[in-house]
Formats: sequence, structure tokens, C-alpha cells
Amino acid sequence: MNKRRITSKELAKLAGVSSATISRAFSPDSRIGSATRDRILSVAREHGYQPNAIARSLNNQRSRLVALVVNAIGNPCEAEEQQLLVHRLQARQLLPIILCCADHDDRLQLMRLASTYQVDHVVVFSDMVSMQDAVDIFHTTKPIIVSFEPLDNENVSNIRIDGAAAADEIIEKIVNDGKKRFAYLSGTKSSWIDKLRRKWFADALARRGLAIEAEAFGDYTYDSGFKEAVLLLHRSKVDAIICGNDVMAIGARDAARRMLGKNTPDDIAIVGQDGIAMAAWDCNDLTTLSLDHVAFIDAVVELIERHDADLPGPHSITLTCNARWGSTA
Amino acid sequence: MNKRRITSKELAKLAGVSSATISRAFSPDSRIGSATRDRILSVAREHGYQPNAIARSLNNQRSRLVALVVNAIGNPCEAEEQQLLVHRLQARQLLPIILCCADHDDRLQLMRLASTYQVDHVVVFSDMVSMQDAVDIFHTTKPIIVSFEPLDNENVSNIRIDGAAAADEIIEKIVNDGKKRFAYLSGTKSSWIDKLRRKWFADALARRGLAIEAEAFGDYTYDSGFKEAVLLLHRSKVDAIICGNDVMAIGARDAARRMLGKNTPDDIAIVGQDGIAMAAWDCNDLTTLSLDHVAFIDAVVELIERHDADLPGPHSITLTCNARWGSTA
DNA sequence: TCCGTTTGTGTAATCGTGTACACAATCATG
DNA sequence: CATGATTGTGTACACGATTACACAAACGGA
Repeated sequence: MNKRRITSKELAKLAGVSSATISRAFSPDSRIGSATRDRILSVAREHGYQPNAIARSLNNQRSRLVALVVNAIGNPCEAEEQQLLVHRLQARQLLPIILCCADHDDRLQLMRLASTYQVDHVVVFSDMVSMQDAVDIFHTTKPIIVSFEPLDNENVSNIRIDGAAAADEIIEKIVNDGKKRFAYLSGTKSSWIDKLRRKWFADALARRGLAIEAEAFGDYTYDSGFKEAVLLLHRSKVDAIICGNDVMAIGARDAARRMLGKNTPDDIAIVGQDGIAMAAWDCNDLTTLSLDHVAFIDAVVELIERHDADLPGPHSITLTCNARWGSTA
Repeated sequence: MNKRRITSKELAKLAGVSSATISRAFSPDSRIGSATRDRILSVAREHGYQPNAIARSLNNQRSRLVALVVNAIGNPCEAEEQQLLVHRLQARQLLPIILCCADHDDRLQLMRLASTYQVDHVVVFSDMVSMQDAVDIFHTTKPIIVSFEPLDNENVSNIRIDGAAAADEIIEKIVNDGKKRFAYLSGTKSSWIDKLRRKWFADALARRGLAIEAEAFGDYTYDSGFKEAVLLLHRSKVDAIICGNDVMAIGARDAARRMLGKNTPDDIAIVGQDGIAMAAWDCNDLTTLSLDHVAFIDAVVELIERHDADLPGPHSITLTCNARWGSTA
């Protein structure tokens, strides 16, 4: 383990040039003799030299770091998108710094810390921080907000999701199957995303003269889906549960089957949201309001690139959801 | 959106002091009058000043960045540990840079890129990069390797996992239940981790005069577990499948049930490895060789702290696995 | 041959902090 | 009151790269 990394000045001495020339050897379009460049690159390889990205960032005013503000890493509903995005960033030589909000008491403090690293971009997936806080803290870095909070703010790009039509399709089918009494199992009580999703289904029901009869609040985990479904089914006679995400839906289905002997879709219809891979597993086969993850991340990447090139353009991209049919509804 | 961030020199002018004093106001233990400090902090808040971490890192030779080399974010078996570790890092004001190997063609290139950011620590969770590559690339930053590759290298700290005893317990139970013909479903063919895990079970079988009769190779996903189990059960008459991780075990269980009408544990015993939360879900209830994730991450954090303080100490920590009993074996 | 252009390289400033050193002012102590 | 320790602040340099500018050499066209 060589304790210290070699610097460009030292390499310059070794190669018999100045440190400016070293820098040029590593910059694709710069005036430098090809013989000199080859020699430098060879000496560099020999001594394990690579330009210090921290120093370069300081000079450049460009860090090539991207802050990803997420609720958690583990939750499958976000994980698939995170994975895709990280992949796309890496392909562009951008490095992601992950900020996990769910388990961190002082989220704003955490975001401030990341902002001191002069990140080039910020992508906010989490609904636990407000758009305004993100804008304030990253005031030099126009954030990309991936919540559905319907704010129009010049300092933010955002991606909106429209699931109204798909929710209508799903409700149509369930009602046709004879179900009449609906419950909604929310993720987080205060989340904008959750309120909007609930509205899609509430509207679809209203159009058919129905309403959400019972309600419960979980926290997007299997356990909360299980527990809340048990309570819900004990206190009201619903025959359909719309869940805030797929993982809770799986929990609710298990609760119905195990604790009350009710099977899907005959005794009770259960619907998830997100369209995670696990929802399609044979043992789950969930009916869910799903979003095309690839299209979603494409949109994020497009906003990043537009921002990178400083191109003006629409700040907002809207995506629509689809129904994915399984055996639970 | 204020386009530019204010610098310490500008703030110095505003506060009527020198930039050195600004710096001191933000360093906890430095000689500065408390009145001056308060005034500076107040002016700083007013103008949204915070010291530039990039510049500080350059000066300090300490970036407070940690590279986490993982296979993927989405895979639940790693995700829980990643989540825990990120949480612990954030509490120490360390920021994680995630490197996803699974979907990136040139993993070494990716690691070299991260190394140019002068990360303070490297934690390698992935079994897709060799220990030697990690050491070479991060030659100034003693990496912490979380594979089980049994190399003793002064330039590496590592965490080893011992599951021999737990594997023995599990085999004991399955054999007592009357099962005799075992298959092993590996994760990745070339992975050290996988070879070691397989050996635990093979040894436990050998002690009872049994052996692994059939073998298949997946890639740690549900789909590969499902597919490989179908093929396996068609070509050999096994009554127990040990899987390389929990997700594949769930896939294998679904395949047995759906494609061949075999139920666990009566017709076939299925065992997972990792002990992810999902394995304990009511619909899965998997018997699995599980690792205490908290203890595991505690060990990682301990190595990081020891490394931070430059304390010499054992480079290696060994953890033992436990059997978690479910209804699948 | 002469002059304008291109090419390759070095010098020095810059990015924004942290900190060693110097120095004045204050304080404690006999 | 003299002296030494302590406290608070400014000056100047270092961290490791990039880059504007300057300049010499090479080159091409008349």
C-alpha cells in the first residue's frame, strides 16, 4: 500500500515536462504533441498516476457528483428505479451520492452536508422532504423533483405521474366483478404522492357512485400492510383494498388469507401500486397500478442532460401509468 | 436560484474579518473569540454560506467520502445491509458513493473513477471484483472487504462469515425429516462466497454419508431460481434444494409448487441463505441460513473507525450464521 | 528570405479552504 | 510593575489540478 498518491507535479519531474503538460495529456482536446502525450501516459501508468478529481472539481467548478435523495435503499419500490438511474449515471461518468432520508432524523442537515460537496445535480425521489427545502438548500443546483407535488417553480424540474386512467380501468374491472365496498391503505399520511394516488381511485369510484368506505395508514412496509389490513378487515366489511404500494398489498393479501381465511380475488380484491418486479412473481401475481420504470428513468436522465447542457426546455415531464393484471383483483 | 455560492473571502469582507477567521468560526476547536464566531455564523446564515467541502477536502487530504462497491442496489439480500451501513455512515457525517458492479461492463474503470475522488474508505460488498484489484486501485485507502475470500493481505481488512455450524443444524433437521437427495442451486458460478457457502452444506452432508447429487447455477434473482429449479427437478429426483440466497429459494419454491405440484416441506425441502426480511413474510416463511445484519454492519463500522483512527488491530472479524426456521424445510 | 500562422510547451494565476507563523493585546503571577 | 503565558487575529502558503497568456520553434506561401 503506497501511502501517498503521486501528484501531477511529481509526475512532471519524472517525465521531464511541466505540470501543465501533464494536465494536457489527460485532457482530450488540448494542444499537445502526440509523442509527449504517449510518453506521459506511459509514465503515468507506470506510477499509478491519475488526476485528483477533488482538485479538478475545485478548479472546474464541476464535481460530477449527483445527490440522490431517497427514502431508503431497501424498499423495492424505489430500489428498481435507483438501480436504473445509478447505472445510467455511471455510464456518463457521474457518481451518485445517496442520501437516505427515512432513517435520518435531520434530513435537512443531511442535504446541507451534501450540498457542500458542490454536487452538479440533485434528484429528489423522497416525499419526506419538501420541494421548497430542496430548492433552498441546493440553491446553486436546480433540483429535479420526482414527487408529484403540483408546484410550478422556475427553480425546479419535475416529473409528474398520471395514473387516473389506469386507476379507472382497475376500478372498472373490480366493480364488474361485483365488489362494492372499497378501502384505501395509504403509505404515509402526509405524503403528496399518496394523496394524489388516493385521489385517482377515489375519482374512479365517484364516477360509479361509490366511495372509499374505510381507510388506514401504513408506512410502505410489508409488516404495516399486514397489520393495518387485519385491523381494517376487523372493523369494516370491505371487499376490496387499494394499497399505496405493492409491498403493502402483499402484506394485506397475506393478512386476509392467513388471519381471516379470505382469498383473492373471490372473497376480496387487492390492488397494489408501483409495478415492482416482485409483484409479478408467481407467488404474488398482483394486480397493480404500474409505472414503466425505464421510461421514468429516461425522463430523469433527459432532465439531467438538459440541465447539464444548460438548455432551456420544459421543466416538467408527465408519464402515465398502466394497469398490470394479476390474480388478486 | 442564486447562481453562485458565496466564498469565505467574500464573507470575510462582509463580516469585516479575514478569511482565516471565517474558517476558524467553522472549526470547533480553534482559537477565536466567541463574539466574533457568533457574528460570523450569523452573517453566514444570512448569506447562506457554508464552507466548500471540495476545497476543504483538497486542503485536508480527507474527503469524508466512502465508496461502497456493491453488485446492485435492488437485490434485497444486499439492500438491507446497504441501508444499515448508509445510515451509520450518515450519522458520522460520511457520505457514501455507490458503485454498482452488476450492470456495469467495466467495473475496474468505475472503481478507478471513484478512487480519483480520494475516498477515505472503501467497502467492497461485491463478489464481482477481486480483492487484488480493489487493493491495486485503492492503493492509498486500505479497503474493507466483505467477501469471504480467505486471503490474508496486510493491505486489506476483511469480514469473514462462518455458517458451518448453522448449515449442519439445518441439514440435521432435513435429514431427520427423511430427506435424502440434495441439490445445490448456486448464485454465481465463479463467486468465492458461493463456493464457501456450498462447502458448508457439502461438509454437513458428507458427515452423514450424503452428498450433493445435483447442481444448478442461477444469478441470485427470483427468475433464475424459478427457472433453474424447474430444470433441476425435471432432470433429477431430489427432495431438497439448498439455494444460494433467499430470493432464489422463493423462486424455487414457486417452481416446485406451480410446475410440479410439490409442496414444502412434505414433498420437498427448500432452504435459503441470507435471512432477508422478506424471507420471514407470511407468504414465504423460509428456512434460511441467516446472518445478523446488524452485527455484520457493526463489524464494518468498527473496521472503518479503527482505520479512521489509524489504530492497528486485527484486520479480520469473523461472524457466525444462525439457522432461521420456517415452514419450507 | 520574410512574415504570418500553427504547434507545443512553460510560467503563473486561480479555484476555496485550512493552518503554521507572526504579532499585538490581554491576562496572570510573582 | 515586569515578565511570561494566553488569546485573538491577520498574512501567506499549501493542497493538486486547469488554463490564459507568452513565447519559441516549425511551417507554409509569396
